[in-house]
Amino acid sequence: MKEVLKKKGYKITPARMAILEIFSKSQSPLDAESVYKKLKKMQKNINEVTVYRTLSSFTSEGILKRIDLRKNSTYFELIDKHHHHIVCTNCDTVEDFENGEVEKILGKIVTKLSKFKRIREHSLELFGLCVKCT
Amino acid sequence: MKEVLKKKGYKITPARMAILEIFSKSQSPLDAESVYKKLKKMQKNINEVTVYRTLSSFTSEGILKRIDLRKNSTYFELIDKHHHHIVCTNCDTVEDFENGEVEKILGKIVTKLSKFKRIREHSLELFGLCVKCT
DNA sequence: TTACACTTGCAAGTCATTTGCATTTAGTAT
DNA sequence: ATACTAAATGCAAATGACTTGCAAGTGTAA
Repeated sequence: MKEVLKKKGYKITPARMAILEIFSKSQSPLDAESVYKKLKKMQKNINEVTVYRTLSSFTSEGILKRIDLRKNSTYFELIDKHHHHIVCTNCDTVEDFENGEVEKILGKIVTKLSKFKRIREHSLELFGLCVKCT
Repeated sequence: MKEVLKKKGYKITPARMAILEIFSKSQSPLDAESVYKKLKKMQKNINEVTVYRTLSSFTSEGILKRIDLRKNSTYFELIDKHHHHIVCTNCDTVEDFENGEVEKILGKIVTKLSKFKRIREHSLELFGLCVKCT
């Protein structure tokens, strides 16, 4: 884990290690507030501002990516989690799915349908009703 | 256009007509502020709060959909525009694309890979560098 | 171990969006 | 047409996610 930070030229601080650890253990995307709460539970005394700053720099350095779940805060996830989300618009349950075909097609789109040379990132979120809420 | 509003049980007001008109003429997603500015240019004296409320109710009634372009405000678009966006992370240019395969695959995903019965909506946005910014 | 740039915490600020409440207005019944 | 009523609007103020300035603390390379 330290490797990751060093490679990016970051200093290894308790805050960064803890936040990285939280994300690597989490199955679902997290927003700043929930990261902050988890830090508290871990007895880490880290300011909420630091959480915001860390999420921001991790995102611009390609460690995390933003996930839009249509809530009022921004969610993040480790960038190497290759899956997408299905969100229940009633109970907010988030289910993951992975599908290689989606990625293939996005590749095609870039080269054939768009003038863009390369896609760095994409976001794909589905919204519907989960089994319980149907 | 009035039909749309009546069907949803809305009262037909100048504000709603104007906002619907703005969206149907716009090629790109709009946020509250840009809708408000367009209203001003059209000499319509409509409060910004009304814009927010209209965008919100149109969205929950399925007239508009939210688009996350990773800016600091929320963008919206008519729900019947069946395309996705490629956003240049450098100059903020938004290019549209349409691709039936994406929709097909999403259909498969819902039935095969997920416990969700039906997807109501999805969001797919790509981020990269446009030709000029490459 | 020392110096210095990078990090953090605190307080205050910013800005998109929401809310309470009084007023106005569209749609319906009279 | 007219009156009625629920819905829609405007205004001012509040909310809440997120950012910033600055002083103090801390990794890290030499």
